[in-house]
Amino acid sequence: MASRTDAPTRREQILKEAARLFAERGFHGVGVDEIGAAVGISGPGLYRHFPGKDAMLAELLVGISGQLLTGAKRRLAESDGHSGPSAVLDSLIEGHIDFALDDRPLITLHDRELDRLRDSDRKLVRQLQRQYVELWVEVVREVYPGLTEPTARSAVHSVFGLLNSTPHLGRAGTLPGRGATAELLHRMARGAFAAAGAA
Amino acid sequence: MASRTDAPTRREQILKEAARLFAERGFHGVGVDEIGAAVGISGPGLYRHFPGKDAMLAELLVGISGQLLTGAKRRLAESDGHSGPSAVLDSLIEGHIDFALDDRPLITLHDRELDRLRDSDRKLVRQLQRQYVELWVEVVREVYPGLTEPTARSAVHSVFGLLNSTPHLGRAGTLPGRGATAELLHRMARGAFAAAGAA
DNA sequence: CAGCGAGGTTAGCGGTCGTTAACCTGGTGG
DNA sequence: CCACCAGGTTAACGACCGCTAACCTCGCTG
Repeated sequence: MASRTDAPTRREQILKEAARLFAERGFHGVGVDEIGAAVGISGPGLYRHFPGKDAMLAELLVGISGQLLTGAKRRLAESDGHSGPSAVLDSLIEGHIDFALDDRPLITLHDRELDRLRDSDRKLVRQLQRQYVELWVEVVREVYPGLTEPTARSAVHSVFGLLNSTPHLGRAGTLPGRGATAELLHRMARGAFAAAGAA
Repeated sequence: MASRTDAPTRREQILKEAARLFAERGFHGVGVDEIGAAVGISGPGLYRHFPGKDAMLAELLVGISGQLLTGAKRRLAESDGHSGPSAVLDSLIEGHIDFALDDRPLITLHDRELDRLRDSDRKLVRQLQRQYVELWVEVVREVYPGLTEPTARSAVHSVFGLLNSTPHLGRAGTLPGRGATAELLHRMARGAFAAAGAA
């Protein structure tokens, strides 16, 4: 695996540009020639790196779901015992916000193009997503024991909707800076959970 | 205009099915033959009702934006003077939730396929959306005067993300019933705004 | 009752798109 | 030094898709 300081491989370039284009115009709305052009090669040259257009989307979506889940598990393990469930929830929220702010195109794809996948890939992505959600649900129910499980799950999905709204927050620099935005989203997420928990 | 008790016209059938299909598989992922088949006619028969596939999407998106804005203006006018800004905000939230719960496919399309429109249509939809947002921003700032305008706008977009998460809340009947879901979303939206306003 | 328009049908055209085939080239290891 | 492979190229095929053309058939209406 390439470390963060390595120059991006051609393969990584392709994935990054494909993610941006898919997010902008939809999977079916982007041609392979455009993806190729975005990385300086043309059309069929992509097939030296991927077996097909579908495979790029699959790798992107599996990668997103896996990254989110892995990060959440790590945060859960790191603070286990050392801190209360409320701090763990804060950590989960922080991780999700980092992802939503740093990889907006991926966040967009994540809940938009899932149905374009082959059955096996879609099942894998769904499974990873479900694990991620269940992890949140458990933590949320520890913080707010009054919540039933279905209600907690609905609340978690809704907060994901809130956090994933970043692509709609002024693409350009009119928004109040990354730090302030992250803090605002964090407060709102906690406020939403608190209101859900006050049943 | 057809009253609610009239049988739906062929045109309305087409729009409804097109919205569902566009939401499920994306604008480019649906063929005109499928839309036709969904209403019992086949492919090119649609062109007796619409000049093209683009026109269906345009009418859907303009309709959504217009409906949301009109409803919000009506609610604002109805309770003007009779109630405080907090009650007006509740009314706006209630209206948005009704829409998100009753017309899930349209909510999905609303922030997903905007870029597929012709320039003029896209500008119109964007203008309607912007008016809708500004209307919310004004009300939110009345309820929470500490909020700056950019922060209030970000908060509004984020709450839209929260409310528009309905398509992710278990398509089938596993969710706790429409009324309970609406109430949960309402509480969470208020909680999110309150947390944003406690700067 | 003639005729006409609303609302269908099927056949097919033209363009686009994903993919494959065939070929080229520069660097690298034996 | 030569063979080879990674990573490109262009040409072209086949499928699909939006849309048009041409035609049909009812139900009204003058």
